[in-house]
Amino acid sequence: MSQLDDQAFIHIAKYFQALAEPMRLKIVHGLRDGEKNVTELIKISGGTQANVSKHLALLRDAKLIKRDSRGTKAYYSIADQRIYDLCNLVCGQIANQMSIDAAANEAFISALKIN
Amino acid sequence: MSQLDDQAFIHIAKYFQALAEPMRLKIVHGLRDGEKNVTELIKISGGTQANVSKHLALLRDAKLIKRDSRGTKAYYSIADQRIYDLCNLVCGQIANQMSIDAAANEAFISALKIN
DNA sequence: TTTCTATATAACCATATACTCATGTAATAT
DNA sequence: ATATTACATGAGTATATGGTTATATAGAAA
Repeated sequence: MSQLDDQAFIHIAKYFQALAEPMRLKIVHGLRDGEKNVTELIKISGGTQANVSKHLALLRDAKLIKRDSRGTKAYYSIADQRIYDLCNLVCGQIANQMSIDAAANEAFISALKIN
Repeated sequence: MSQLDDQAFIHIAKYFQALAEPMRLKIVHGLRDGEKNVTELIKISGGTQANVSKHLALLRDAKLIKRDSRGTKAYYSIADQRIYDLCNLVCGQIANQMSIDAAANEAFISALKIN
C-alpha cells in the first residue's frame, strides 16, 4: 500500500469521522433548508451552546459547512451538498438492514429523509 | 426532534463511525475484488493479526462485511456494495477540496479509486 | 494425542472524543 | 462607558477507541 494511499485513507477517514456523531448529524440535518445561526441550531439540536459551537467548529474544519459572520450572529450553511447524498445512501442501507414490516419501514425511511 | 429521529441519527452515526478509521478503509479497500481471508488481509493492510481481527469484528458488527468460515480460515467479503458509492463520493469531495493542478488531481483521484 | 496453523478475544495502556462549566471576545444597544 | 447578546474557547473529566501482548480456541496434519 503506497504512501499516497495511506494519506488518502487517513483523509477519507477524517471525513467520515466528521459525520460519525449524532449531534453533528442533527446539525447538518438542521441546515438542509438553508443557513441558520448558532442560536437556531442550538434550539433545533437540543444541545448546549458550548457543545453546539464546538461541533460547528469541527464540521467547519472538515469543510462540511461554512460560516458567515453578520453582526453579532454567525450563520452556518452546508459547504457541499454531497453530504446529503452520503446520508441518504446510508439511510437506505440502514433501512434495508432492518427487518421490519413494510409500513414501519416506510415510516422509518421518511423520518430519515434528509433532502 | 423526535425519538425516532434521535435513534436514526445514532444509527447513521454508528455506520459512518465504522468507516472513520484508515485501517478499516484499507481492509474494505482490500475486499473490493472479492473475498479474502484474514491472513491475506493482514498482509494487504500491514496491520497486526490481533488488530486486523478486531477491525474485522467491528466491521462485521456494523454489517459492512460478512464472514464465511471454511476449514481453519475465515473469509470476509463486502456485505453491501454501496460502501464503495460512499467512499467514491467522499473521494470526489476530497479531491475537489484539494486545490492542486489538473494532472496531480487526476493522479490523486486514480490513486483513490476504490471500485 | 500432540502439534501447527489460523483466527478470536481478554487484559491492559495511551490517546482521542464528547461533554460541562467557566471565561473570553466582539458587536450592538443603552 | 457599560451592559447585553451571540458566539468561541480553555480547563477539566468521563468514556470511547485503537493499539499491543498474551492467551484461548478450533480445525488440520503428523
